[in-house]
Amino acid sequence: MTGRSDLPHQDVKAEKPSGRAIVFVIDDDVSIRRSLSNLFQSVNLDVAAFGSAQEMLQGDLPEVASCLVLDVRLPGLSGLELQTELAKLNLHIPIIFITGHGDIPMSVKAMKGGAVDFLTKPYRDQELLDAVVAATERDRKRREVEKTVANLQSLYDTLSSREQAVMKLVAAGLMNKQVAAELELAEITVKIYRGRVMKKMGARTLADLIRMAETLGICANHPE
Amino acid sequence: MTGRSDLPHQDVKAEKPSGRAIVFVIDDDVSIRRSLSNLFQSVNLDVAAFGSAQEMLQGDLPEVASCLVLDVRLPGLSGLELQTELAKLNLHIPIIFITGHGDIPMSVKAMKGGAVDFLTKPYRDQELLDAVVAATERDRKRREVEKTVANLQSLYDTLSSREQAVMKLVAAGLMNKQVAAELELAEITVKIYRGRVMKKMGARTLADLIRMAETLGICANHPE
DNA sequence: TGGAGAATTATACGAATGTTTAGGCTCTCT
DNA sequence: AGAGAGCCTAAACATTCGTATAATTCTCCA
Repeated sequence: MTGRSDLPHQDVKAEKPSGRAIVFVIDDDVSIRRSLSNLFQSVNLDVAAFGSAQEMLQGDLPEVASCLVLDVRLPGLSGLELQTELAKLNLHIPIIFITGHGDIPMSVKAMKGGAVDFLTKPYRDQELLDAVVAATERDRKRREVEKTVANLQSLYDTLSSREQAVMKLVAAGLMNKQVAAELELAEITVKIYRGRVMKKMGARTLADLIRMAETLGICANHPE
Repeated sequence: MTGRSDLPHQDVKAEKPSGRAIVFVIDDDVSIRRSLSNLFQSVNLDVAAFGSAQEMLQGDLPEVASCLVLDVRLPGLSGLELQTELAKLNLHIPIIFITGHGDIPMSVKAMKGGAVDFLTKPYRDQELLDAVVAATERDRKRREVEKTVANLQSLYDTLSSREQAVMKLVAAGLMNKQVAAELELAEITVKIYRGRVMKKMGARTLADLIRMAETLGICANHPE
């Protein structure tokens, strides 16, 4: 009964540039879950509500921008523990904490852990909504850059090991001649690989390639 | 009497790689100022103590890594107001708040504003020292990158407007021929400028130059 | 065993790049 | 007016880059 709540099938297009977003709500109190769901749905946000952190961890995160609204005090895994757990799993969903009986160290720990906000009851609905908007926006941006990097990485993965090596050295600024010496190849071979690298990576200019190497964190290790 | 406290002239070299650091302490209670100063000096940190935010704002910030330890509650400008003020002035000194009578919204606001920590009395000295170490380390890193950027910027400023234009377009990946067309120059002229740019910027390879343009945030505006 | 397909090299040529030498032009400062 | 500085171009040359064609070697697989 605490599963994913019915998503409104009205298909209302969001007026924001952020597109659709999902708000995950975790609270052990059914009535709070319901009222939060109503609040978010009233502003055209999709909602998925859970009664405990474990329930939420079993499902998988959606491909859309999302955020997490949860009470610090939860049965089983506490809110802060969930935050730690998600960080360990490398899940960077922005979190908004709500609490009735929190204290300052708790809020500081949450904020240090990257929480978007830490609201104390009673709070105004608008406060929560503002935080949710900020959180989903942050998530959207994060997903954007992550997607860009992932796309580049998948291209990079299609390169043969030789091609990757050439790309590293070229991006480091070495001339074909030097790359050839480093890899103990003929210069012409380097040229061939270099051309293939440009094509496979979709780089139209050397500047493109260098920037790609930059965002991929590729730097040539100078072993000697 | 609340001016810069005597710096210990023992000239003890810090064992950390961070080198010397200064801790600014702001508190209206003299005895607290003194005890905090003692605490920090006991671990070889330089200290400058003030009785109010205004006093501190009048002086100027040092060139070394530093951080700010202050009570939220201060005469005149409050701690949070000082944080806002410093942000407006583009002074990014890391702040550690200490409070006896704080609340959660206050701590959340402080943390949202970039504070390193928000400690409640009573706190353990070690907690505060840990926070100070983290803060100065953060400041040191920030200064490092800022210095790098400033150095690059000063080099860039020595370029003539033509040379800057050429650098932008070259960094964008255009060929000499295209740069020449864009700027309505002869290709040979672009070559000359390009060479001068490389020399003036201290770039040994095109990759270097592109990375410099990257960190300077230079991107060619395509007006047409 | 034959062949498909890589990895690698060679030759050759056209295009792009970098530097040097030499000059002309305009503006400013003295 | 003259000197200097910055801006612009030209010719010539050497170097580097990019690509096409062809050949070699090797592995893997049917």
